[in-house]
Amino acid sequence: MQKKSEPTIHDIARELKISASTVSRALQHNPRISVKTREKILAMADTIGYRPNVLASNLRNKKSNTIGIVVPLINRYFFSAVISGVEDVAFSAGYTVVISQSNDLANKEISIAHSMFSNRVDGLIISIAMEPTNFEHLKAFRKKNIPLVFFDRVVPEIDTNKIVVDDFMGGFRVTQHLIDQGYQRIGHMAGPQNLITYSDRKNGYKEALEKNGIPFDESLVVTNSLTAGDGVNAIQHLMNLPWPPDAIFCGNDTTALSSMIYLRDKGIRIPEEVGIVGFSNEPFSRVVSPSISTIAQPGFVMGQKAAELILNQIAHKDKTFTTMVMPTELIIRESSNRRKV
Amino acid sequence: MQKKSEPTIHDIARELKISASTVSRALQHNPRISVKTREKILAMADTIGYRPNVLASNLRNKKSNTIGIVVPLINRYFFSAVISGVEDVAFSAGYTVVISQSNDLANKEISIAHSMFSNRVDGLIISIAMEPTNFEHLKAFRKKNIPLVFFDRVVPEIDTNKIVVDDFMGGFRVTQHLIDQGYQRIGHMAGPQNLITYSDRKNGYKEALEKNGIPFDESLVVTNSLTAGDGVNAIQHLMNLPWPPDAIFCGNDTTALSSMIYLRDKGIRIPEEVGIVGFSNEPFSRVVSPSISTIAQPGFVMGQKAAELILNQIAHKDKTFTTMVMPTELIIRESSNRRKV
DNA sequence: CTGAAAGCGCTAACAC
DNA sequence: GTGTTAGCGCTTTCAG
Repeated sequence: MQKKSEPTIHDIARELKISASTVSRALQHNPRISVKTREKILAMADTIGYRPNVLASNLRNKKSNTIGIVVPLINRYFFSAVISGVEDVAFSAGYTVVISQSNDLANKEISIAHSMFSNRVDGLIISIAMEPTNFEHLKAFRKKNIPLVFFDRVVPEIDTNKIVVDDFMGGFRVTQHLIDQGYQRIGHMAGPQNLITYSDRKNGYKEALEKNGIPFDESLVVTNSLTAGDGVNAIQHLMNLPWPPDAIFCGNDTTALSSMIYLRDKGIRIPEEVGIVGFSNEPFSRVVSPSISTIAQPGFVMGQKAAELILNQIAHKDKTFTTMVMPTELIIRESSNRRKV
Repeated sequence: MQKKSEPTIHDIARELKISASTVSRALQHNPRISVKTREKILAMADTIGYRPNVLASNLRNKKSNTIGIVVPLINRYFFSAVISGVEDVAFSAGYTVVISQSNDLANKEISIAHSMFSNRVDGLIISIAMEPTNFEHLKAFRKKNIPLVFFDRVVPEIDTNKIVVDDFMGGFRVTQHLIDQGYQRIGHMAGPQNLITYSDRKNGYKEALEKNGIPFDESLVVTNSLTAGDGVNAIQHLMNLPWPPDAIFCGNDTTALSSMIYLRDKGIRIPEEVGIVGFSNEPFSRVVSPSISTIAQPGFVMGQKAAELILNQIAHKDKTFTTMVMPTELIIRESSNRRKV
C-alpha cells in the first residue's frame, strides 16, 4: 500500500505529548476536547500529513461506510444513470460506493453478493440479472438485517425497499397510444417473463387491448432477451406472419431501433405502415430518424432515491418497507405518430 | 452492519477445539495445514455460515484489495465503458472497485482523491476534470508510491502509467478526410486547451491543414466545453461568419449532433453543403440520420488495460512507466461522406 | 503440522 | 478535559 508506513494518531500524539485517544476525539470534533488542544492537534495532523486510516476505523466501528451497487451492465445508459445518482447522494453523505456488474449471469451475481457481504457493505442496491436463481444470496442480506434496496428489476418474494417504474402503466399507455393512433393489430416484443419488469409491461399491454375490446393474440407476442439481434429476429418473425401486425410495442429501445432498421431496409414506412414504440428513453431514441416513441425512466433520480432509502435504512433501521413507484412518462415521437398529434 | 455479530474464525476454532491461527491458515489454503483438518474447518465454516471479514484482513495486511476509479461523469458512454472494463478485470482478480465522479469540478476531484487515499485504495485510475488545478492531490499518490494510472485525460507533468487514445492522429485523420472529401474551409470546435486530449486534437487538425497547404485560420476555431448548448452557440457563430466554413470538425459527438440539428433546422444539407465529423463514437452517432462520422475510442478495452496496468503496478511495484497509446479509428459515415466513398 | 501472542490503527468505556 | 485500557477480526512470526 505504501512504503514507509503512514502517520497515525499515535505519531501526532507523541509529537504533542498527549494520548492517542485525545487525538482521536479531537479529529472527530468531540466537544469534550478543548478548542486549544484540538487546534494544536489539527495543525500537527496537517504538518505531518496525517490521513485517517478508514480501514481501521471501519473495523473498530463495525461499519464500512460503503454501499454496494450491482447492475446487470454498467455500460448501459439507464444503469449508469442510476449509478451516477447513487454516487451523487452517497458521496455527499460521506459514503463510498462500490460497484459491480453481473453481466446478467446468476453465478456472477451470487459471487458479487458474497464479495459485497464479506466486504461488509452497509447496504446493497441491486437490479437483478436476467438469469433466474433462487435468490438465496440476496435473502442472506435480509436475514442479517443488512439494508437492501431493489431497483427496476426486483424480487417480489423478498420484503424490502424497492424502487420501480410503473411498468404496467407504461405498457398500458404505450398500447393505448398505438390504438389511439389507429393501429389495429399490435404486436409486442417481451423480455424474460421471470422479471416482473417485463411481465408488467406485457400485462399493461394486454389490459389496454382488453379495455379497447381488442382480443389478445399470443401469436403477436415474441419473448426474448431484447438484444438488438433478438429484435431483428422477432420483427422478421412477426412481419412474416400470415396476418402481420401494423404496430409493435418493443420491450426496450434497443429492439425498437433494430426493428426500425430492419423495416426501413425492407422499404416499410414508419410510422405510416408500421408504428413502433420502445421503452426506457435511451439517449439515441430521441435523435434517430424517425425518432422513437418511448417511455421515460428517470434513472438518475431513481439512483438518488435508492441511495436515500438505503441511507435511511442504515440510519434508522427502519422496519417498514416501501415500494416507490416512479411514474412513467410516454414520450410520443415520430415512430408512432402517424396522426401528427 | 449486522445484528448479532457475525461468526469469526474464533467461533469455528472453538467449535473444533483448535486455534484461530490454524483456521486462518486453512482458510488461506496454507499447505502447512493437513488436508484433514482443512476439510473439517471448511465444513464447519460452511455450516455456521462464516464469511471472512475483509475489513479486518485488509487492516492487518495493510492492503485494501480495492482500486479506485474517478471519472468526470459516470453516466457518459465512454466513461461507463471504461468503468465496465475496469470492473471486468478487477473483479476477476479479486479486487473491489470503488467509483466516484468529479462532475468536472476540481474541488470535488480533490475531495474524492482524499477520500480514496483515506480508504487506502491500492491503486487509482483517473481521468481528470476539465476544471484546472495544481494536481497536488494526485501528486500525493505518486509521492506515497500508490499506483496511479491516468486514462484519456492525463496530467503530463506527473510521471506514471497512462493510457490515451492518439488524439493527435485522430484530429489529423478527421481533417485529412474532410479535405479528401473536397471541403475547403474547415472549422473546428475545440475543447478546453488545458487538457491535452483536446489540444492534441486541435494540433492534429492544424497539422493536416498545413500538410495540405491550407492556411490555419484561428477565426474558424471555437473553444468551449463541448456541451450540446456550446455546440449550438458555436455553429451559430461559425455560420454567421462573413466567410463561413463548409465543414466542421467537432470536438465530440455531442456538439456534432447539436450542430447537425441546428443546420438541419436552417435547411442546410449535410453533408452536401456542410460536412460534420465528431469524436468518440457515441452509440447515437451510428444511428442518427445522417449518421455521424467520428473517431472510435475503445472504452471497454481501455478500462481493461488500465486495470491490468494498475494490477501489475501493485504486484511488481514496477518502476518503469509506459504510456499506452490506443490507435484511433476513423469511422466514415453519412455526415461527411459527400463523395460516397 | 499446530498453538500462543502480538499487533494492524482506531475507538470507547471507564477512570480521574 | 484527558489518559488508560481493551479490543474490532484477522495474520504472522516464533515456538514446539
